[in-house]
Amino acid sequence: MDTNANLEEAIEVLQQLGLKEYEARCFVGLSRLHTGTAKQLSEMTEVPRTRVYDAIRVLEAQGLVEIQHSSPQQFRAVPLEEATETLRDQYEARVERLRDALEMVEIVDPDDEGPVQQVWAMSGRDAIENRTNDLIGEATDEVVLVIGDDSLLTPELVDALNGVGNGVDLLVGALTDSLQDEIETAVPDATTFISGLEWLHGENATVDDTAIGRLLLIDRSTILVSSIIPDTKKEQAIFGDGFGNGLVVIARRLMAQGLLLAHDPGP
Amino acid sequence: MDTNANLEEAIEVLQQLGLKEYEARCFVGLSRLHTGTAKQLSEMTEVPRTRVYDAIRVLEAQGLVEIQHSSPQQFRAVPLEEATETLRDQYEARVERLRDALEMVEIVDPDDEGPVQQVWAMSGRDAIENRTNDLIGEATDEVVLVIGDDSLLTPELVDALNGVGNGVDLLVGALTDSLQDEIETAVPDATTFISGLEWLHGENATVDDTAIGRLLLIDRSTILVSSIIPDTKKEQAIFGDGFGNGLVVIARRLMAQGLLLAHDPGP
DNA sequence: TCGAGAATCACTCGGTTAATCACAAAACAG
DNA sequence: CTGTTTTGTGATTAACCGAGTGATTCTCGA
Repeated sequence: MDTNANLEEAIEVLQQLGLKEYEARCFVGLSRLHTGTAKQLSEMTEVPRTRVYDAIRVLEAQGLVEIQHSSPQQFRAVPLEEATETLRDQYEARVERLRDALEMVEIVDPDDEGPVQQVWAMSGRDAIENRTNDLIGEATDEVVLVIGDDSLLTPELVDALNGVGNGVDLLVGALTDSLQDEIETAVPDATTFISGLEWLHGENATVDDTAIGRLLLIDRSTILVSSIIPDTKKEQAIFGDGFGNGLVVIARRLMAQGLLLAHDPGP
Repeated sequence: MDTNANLEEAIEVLQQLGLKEYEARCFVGLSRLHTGTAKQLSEMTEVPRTRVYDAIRVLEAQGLVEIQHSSPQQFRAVPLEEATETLRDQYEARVERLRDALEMVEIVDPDDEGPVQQVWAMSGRDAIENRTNDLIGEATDEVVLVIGDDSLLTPELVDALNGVGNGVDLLVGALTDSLQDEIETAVPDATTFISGLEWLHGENATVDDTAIGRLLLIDRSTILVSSIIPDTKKEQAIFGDGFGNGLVVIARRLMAQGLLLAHDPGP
C-alpha cells in the first residue's frame, strides 16, 4: 500500500499550514498511533526524541493534541474532524482580523489616475476565478465568456452567471459539445456556442506551450484572458480595463470578425 | 488617528498567513496606495526598493496583486474582498488535502488500551469549543454544562445543545441572571440554573490567577473542565474519560452535594 | 538507594530571510 | 545625440531561525 505518500503529503500540507517539520511529523505520527509516548513517536516519525516534547507543546497550544501528564507522558491527537475544524477556525479568525485591519486603513490618497491604457497581469487559479466572478457580477449590458477547460466551470461561476441582472446578455462559449451541454443546463439564460477559436486547444498550441483558459469580455469595455501552462497547470491572466484599452479593442475586433459570434447591439 | 496599529496588525496577520515580512509590508502598502511603483512602495513601507520586485512577484503568484508591465512597473493590490476570498480558498484547499491524506492513513495499530484513569490536557479556545460540542453531540443520557463566561455561549454551542437526542437531559448553569436568560431563550429544552459554584468567578480567584471557563459532564462518565488565564485570555482544559476516572468521580461527588444541582436519576 | 529511562536544557550547524551593494538597461532632459 | 537619472536584476553579506545533538536534571521502579 502507498500509505507512505499520504504521510508525506499530510506532513507537507501541515507545514504549509504553518507548522514546523517536527510538529507536522509528530502530528501525523499521533494521528496513526492514536496515543503514544515520546519514544514511540520518535521511532515512528524520525523526530529526535528530545525534540518531540517541544513539538508536542506547540501542537497542544494550537489545540491539535492532548497531553496526559503522567510519566512517561502520553500524547494523542485530537480526532481528525476536530483538528480540521480547529484549523479552519484559526484561519477564519485570521482572515477576519486581516479584513478588519485593512478596512480601517484602506482610506488613502487618491493620487492621479494614470493613463487609461492599462493592462494588468495576475496569476493563480483562485484569484483569477474570483476576479472573473466579480466582473461578471458587475456587468450591466453584456457578458461574453469562453471557457477553455472543463474544470473552470465551477459552481461559483455558475452562480455568478445566473446572478446577473435582467438586461444583461449572456454569451457563453465552450470548446466541446459536452461542455456546451453542461453550460446550457446549468445556465438556462445563456446563449451558448462552440468557440470558433480553435487556437484555444492545447493540441494546437503554437511555439509557446500555453492554452487559453478563459476569455471574458464585460460590457465590451473590460477584458480578461487567461492561459494555462500545461506543465505546471498554473493559470495566469491579463486583465484590461477601459473602453479605449488596446486589449479591449482587439477583443472587439475579434468579435466583429465573427470569431466570438456576438450579435450586433440593436438600434 | 491610530491607523498605524492597524497597519502593523495587518502585516502581522499576513505573516501568520504565511507571507514573509517584505511581502506583507508590500501588500498593505499597496492596499492603501491602490496603485504604485516600486519607489513609492519602498518609501512607504520601508522595504528596500530593490527587494520590492521579488516580494511583488511572490504576491502576484499568490493572486494577491496585479502587475502592469510598463516602465516603471505599476503594482496594485487586488480588492480586499477578492484577496480574502482567495486566501480563504487557498486554506480550504489545504485543509481538504490534509483531511484526505490523513483519512487514507488513520488505519493504525490498535495497541493496548492503557489504564482507564486518563486525564488529558488541551488548550486553545477553538479546540476546546470543538471538543465541547462534539461531546455534547455524543451524549445519550445527560448533559451538565456550566458556563463561566458569556463569550463562551456561541451559536455553535447552542446548535449542539439543541441537537441532542430526545432522551437526553439538558442541565445548563450560568453565573449571572442575564446569561441564564440568554440560555433559556436559546435552548428552550434545557433546565437552567444559577451555578452554586461561586469559585467560578474570577473575582473570587484564589492564589492561582485562573477562572473556570466551562464545566461539562456527559452521561456522568466524561468530564471537561476549562480555565481561562485572565492575563492572556488563553483557555486550557483538562478532559477525563471513563466512569471510574478520578476527575469524574470528583464531579459526581460535587453533584451529590448539590453543587451542580442535578436531579437524581429516577427509579 | 541506585540505576535506567524520561524530560528538560543548552549548544552547534545549516539554510533561509532580511538588508546592502554593484551593475545593466531604460527613460528623460537638454 | 549624449549625459544623467531612474528603474530593474543579480550578487553578496549579515542576522536569524529551525533542525539536529549532547549534557543535565528529574522520575520511577527495583
